[in-house]
Amino acid sequence: MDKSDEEMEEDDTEWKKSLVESVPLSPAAAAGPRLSKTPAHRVIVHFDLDCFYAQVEMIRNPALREVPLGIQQKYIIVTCNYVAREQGVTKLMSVTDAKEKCPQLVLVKGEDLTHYRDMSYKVTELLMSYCPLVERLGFDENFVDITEMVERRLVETLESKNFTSFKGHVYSHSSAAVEAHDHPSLALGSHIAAELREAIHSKLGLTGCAGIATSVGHQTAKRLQALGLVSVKDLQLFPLNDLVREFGDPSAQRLKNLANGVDDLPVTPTGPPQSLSDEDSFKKMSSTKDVMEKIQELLTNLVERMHKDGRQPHTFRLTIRRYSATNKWFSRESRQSPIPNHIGQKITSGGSDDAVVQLVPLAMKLFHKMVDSRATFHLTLINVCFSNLQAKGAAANRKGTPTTNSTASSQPTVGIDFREKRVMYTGTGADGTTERNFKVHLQLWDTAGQERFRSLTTAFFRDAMGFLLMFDLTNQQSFLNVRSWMSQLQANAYCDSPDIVLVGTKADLRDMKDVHTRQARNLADRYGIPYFETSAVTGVDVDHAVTTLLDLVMKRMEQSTYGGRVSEPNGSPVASNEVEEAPVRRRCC
DNA sequence: AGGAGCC
DNA sequence: CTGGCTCCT
Ligand SMILES: Nc1ncnc2c1ncn2[C@H]1C[C@H](O)[C@@H](COP(=O)(O)OP(=O)(O)OP(=O)(O)O)O1
Repeated sequence: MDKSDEEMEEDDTEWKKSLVESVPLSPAAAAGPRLSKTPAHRVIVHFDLDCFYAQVEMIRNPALREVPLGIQQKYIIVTCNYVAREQGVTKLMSVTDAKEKCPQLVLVKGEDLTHYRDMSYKVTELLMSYCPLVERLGFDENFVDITEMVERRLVETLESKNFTSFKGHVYSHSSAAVEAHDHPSLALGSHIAAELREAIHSKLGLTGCAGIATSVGHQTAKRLQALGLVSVKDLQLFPLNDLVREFGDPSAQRLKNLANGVDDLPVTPTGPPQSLSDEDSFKKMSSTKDVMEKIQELLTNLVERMHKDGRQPHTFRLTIRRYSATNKWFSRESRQSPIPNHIGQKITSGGSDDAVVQLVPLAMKLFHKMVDSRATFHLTLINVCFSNLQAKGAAANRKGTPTTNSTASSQPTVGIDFREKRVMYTGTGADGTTERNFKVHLQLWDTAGQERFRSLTTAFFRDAMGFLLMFDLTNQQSFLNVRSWMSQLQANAYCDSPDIVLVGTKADLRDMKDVHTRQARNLADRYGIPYFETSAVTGVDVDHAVTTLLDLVMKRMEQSTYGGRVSEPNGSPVASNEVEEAPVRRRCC
């Protein structure tokens, strides 16, 4: 927004409302963990970094701080620093316009996003080290569900009775003043938000703004921004009801969405990316030779990035944009194909040059499916993309480990009594040539409506042979977040999916395309794992799912020498005896 | 495979 | 617009 706000950055005003120190908080508010079940009590922070690419370049070269700086991609200024903005340069302005407005504008090329992407993930990871529920939006925005941090601190502040204020600026369009004692969670959240923002500043040298609300995600935040309610580097407080009042959409349908959906849209932890791509645009490319060279160049980069990521891509996609006089030149065409395993493995395990050599012909095959190279053609963009990325040590695809020719068999289908917390099971497997017995502990762990794994040791995850995730979505009050559980499983268990998903969901939720149900389906679909959906989770359903899991685990043990988890979260292989503690990022402040 | 959305 | 990413159809 306007710059006067921005320059007041360190002026983090304490809005001491006329509150007495001992204003009693309602017992309900102090109840703690129970709060997280009620959407209205969630506290969500939104971080947006200032002129992100420009900031990164100014860190790389501090001299740029003093001059008007524009980040150039081809013929546009994609963003610029505030010195440049004062001179009238805007985001996504053409280079010619910008130079006209500001002849002294210093341009830095920003077509290679590597530095921005790296810094972007540093921010997300820093936030995750405080709180695991972080959702990314683009490279420069993060949503963090800090409900748990707030609850914990609510208890502490209650004990020390020093809770009196909001931090930052309070926005409300309602005539009633927003009082801290009416919104204790939000007020506390505003302090936490300020701390996180300070952490980003002190540890990474980046400035940005933080907004906070009980409601959700980007829709609302965007609307806030559009209406000018958010200014850069402001901290805002906002009661949900006011949001609903303010943003009541003229469209009745949208309004209904607001009433029904916005309230409990979960913050969905983003986790590692679903795809990696690299692209380049140009005025004109019209020879097969040029195309091949460009593809090779792009693939060299992409394969290197993929290698660092550690996961193995199983799908390759080539996208082109053709020139067309009719302003339809926006649309792209693409072809994709599976990546043969022997190529995919080279990417992960070091033979990167070799991988590129083999991927180029594959890419060219796809290219010829789209372009008849005997005729003339005119391309303006080429994109290469890896998707369907799989971690090697994953529980769901551990079949990859060396297989023995064991003849051992198992009969896992013993009666399972689910009133028991623990069930012992004995089956037979093989280790190399030697048969031996295994004991399988089946640990049933009830989330009890919580949103995070609690009180489970890292050894539990590390040693587990398989996971069954069960969700009961028939209770509309809870907002269990499938993706959230997934990402916690990934972080703790070093695997990229559970083995089976069981979901109980009501018919009307299914019809409403309930977000949670949809997430569960997508999850199972993405990882190609068994998925059971029932109208209500009964003992029979659970029994069936667990039996399937046990069968799977036993098969897995017959097939391979099991040496514990074999990969870190980022997928790079490590010896099993090196696996120690789970990464610190699961610690919540 | 394409479209639409977000930054 | 550029150079990414996401999810839905
Ligand atoms: N079409 C696009 N729209 C918006 N941003 C884009 C686009 N293409 C690339 N970007 C990049 C450039 C930006 O640095 C980055 C983040 O965008 P955004 O948050 O809108 O602005 P910004 O962080 O550059 O400035 P500020 O938030 O200070 O106004 O995304």
